[in-house]
Amino acid sequence: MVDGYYSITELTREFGVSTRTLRFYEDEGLIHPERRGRTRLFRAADRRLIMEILRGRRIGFTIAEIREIIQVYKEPPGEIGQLKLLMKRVDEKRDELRQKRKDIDDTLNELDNVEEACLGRLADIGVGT
Amino acid sequence: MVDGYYSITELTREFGVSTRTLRFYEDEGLIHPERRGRTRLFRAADRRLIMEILRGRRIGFTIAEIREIIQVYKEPPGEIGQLKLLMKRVDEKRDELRQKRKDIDDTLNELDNVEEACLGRLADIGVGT
DNA sequence: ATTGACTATTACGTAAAAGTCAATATTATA
DNA sequence: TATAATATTGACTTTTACGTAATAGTCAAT
Repeated sequence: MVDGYYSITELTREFGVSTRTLRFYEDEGLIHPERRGRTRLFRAADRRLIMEILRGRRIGFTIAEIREIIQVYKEPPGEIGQLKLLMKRVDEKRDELRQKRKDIDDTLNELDNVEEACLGRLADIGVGT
Repeated sequence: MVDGYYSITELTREFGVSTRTLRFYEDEGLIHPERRGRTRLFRAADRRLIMEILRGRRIGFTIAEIREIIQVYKEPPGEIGQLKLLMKRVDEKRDELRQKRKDIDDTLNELDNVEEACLGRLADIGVGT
């Protein structure tokens, strides 16, 4: 990091993504790094935004959904109908995420079983592991 | 449900997926419904498996990963190396799922903020909503 | 006899999210 | 100043997980 700016490669290394990915996010209007000539320069704010984008990606949000969330943060709707619609969508998202969390918990329990089964077999086959 | 068998359409209705999806899962070797002539007949066990597949799908597992998990349940590896490898993969999956759960929790909190902001604006604009 | 609901197979199409590659700058540093 | 490292754009390709015809067989009810 130099002069308060991150280079694209710095960020790709930090987050384990490719440059193509960050450029893709820029093309999609998710981020707007500054430029010096043609070179992209990322501020700390850009970096934080990227972290949020990747978090959204991890939990299965589409680019469109992520863009929408960012949009809401930038300028929340001013019209009542829009606001109510947004709140409805937020509620739906919440339900979806709660279901997902339950799915994850269930799967974590299953993984525990798998592991125990493995340990059992290991104990049977090769005595000392 | 007739004779202990579910038809494909019954299941698509129950789970909100298309017949194409269930046939695709069969092509991919995830399920193996019986046949009467060419028609697929699903047992309760097939139905439960489909539920697990869809759960895996909801939390972002790929078909390959789901197939692998099913495989482990059907016949867990008998060789020590394989077992250890499996346990390592299980550990990794667990970490991934824990991260995902944290991501979800964080996002749920954010959604709370969004909703509050909406309520605030609604209170400002249209007094009684 | 026909209509409607359901089923099948084969095959091409598609959207999302990048990956890959080529050709070309720019920059750093030895 | 050479030369390696890093950057850019643009175009084409890939993978995943189905969607969407097109075509046709089965069966019950009208």
